[in-house]
Amino acid sequence: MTELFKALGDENRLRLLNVLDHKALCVCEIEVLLGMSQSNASRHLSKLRAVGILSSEKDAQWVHYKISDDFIKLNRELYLFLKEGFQKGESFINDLQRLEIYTKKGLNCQYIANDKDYVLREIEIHLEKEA
Amino acid sequence: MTELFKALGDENRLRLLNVLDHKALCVCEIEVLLGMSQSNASRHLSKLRAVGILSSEKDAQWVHYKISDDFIKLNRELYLFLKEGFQKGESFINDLQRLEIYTKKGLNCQYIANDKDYVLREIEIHLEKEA
DNA sequence: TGAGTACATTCGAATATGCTCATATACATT
DNA sequence: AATGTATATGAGCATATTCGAATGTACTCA
Repeated sequence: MTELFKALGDENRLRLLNVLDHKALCVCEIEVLLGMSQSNASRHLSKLRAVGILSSEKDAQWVHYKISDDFIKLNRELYLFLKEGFQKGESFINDLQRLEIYTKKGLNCQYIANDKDYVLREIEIHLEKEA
Repeated sequence: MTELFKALGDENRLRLLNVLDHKALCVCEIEVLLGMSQSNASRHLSKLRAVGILSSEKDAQWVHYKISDDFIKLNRELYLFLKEGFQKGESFINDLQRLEIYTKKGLNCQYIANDKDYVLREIEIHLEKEA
């Protein structure tokens, strides 16, 4: 249990979980959506996987991460607590907003591979319009 | 939420919570029951109080710590998860065993003040008999 | 086969954490 | 008032954590 809490005691990892709870994502998508460096995103995802919170699946050169089914089954209350907490944090809400724009515009790994900055701009433009 | 998880991501602090979930205790009792140094026990209790998990009450020269009612009310799922986890960990079970002996023998802060080693021996003797 | 891409890992620096020993504070008792 | 006791806190050390930069690895595609 200690290891689980240690893994959860980090703002960046909680942000990862928040978005992954809505959609399985690969590292490059996390990078863009949360504004994290590639190595940092990878590191945090690894840690969450190591303690069993995430599972991953390889698809060509991409690795898709998602919240592990076992984790949800075995830690129901904790999972519910997390979901509740995500609804209250400002940064969590902002991250989900970016994810929603990303999804609605039909963006994906291919777009990021082609032109990462284009994807970033698309999201920012949409956010500015809403403000 | 991050701060809460950080506070929970430590074996010693989880052990504190486990025993405090059964009985409010003062620092010297924690010291004896969990075999921690005084300063270390005090520090961990402080940290748990700082994030709102524990509350404390002064009674003469003693300070009694207990799990905060607000914490339980506001973090129901997390609290349930903790209780569930406590039942599975070996060290948690051992700690509760010591607490049970301590309580059943009618020991308290006064006994510890008079002769801390006597209290420790009382507990150890009882444990050996059971083994 | 060689270049490019996505992800993982290593290294080093900065910071944070946990612990012990020693000391301070606050209250009790004589 | 003086002494003793329970708890809190400060200093210092060892270890752990986090991060960016650089490098390694596994895969794809021309």
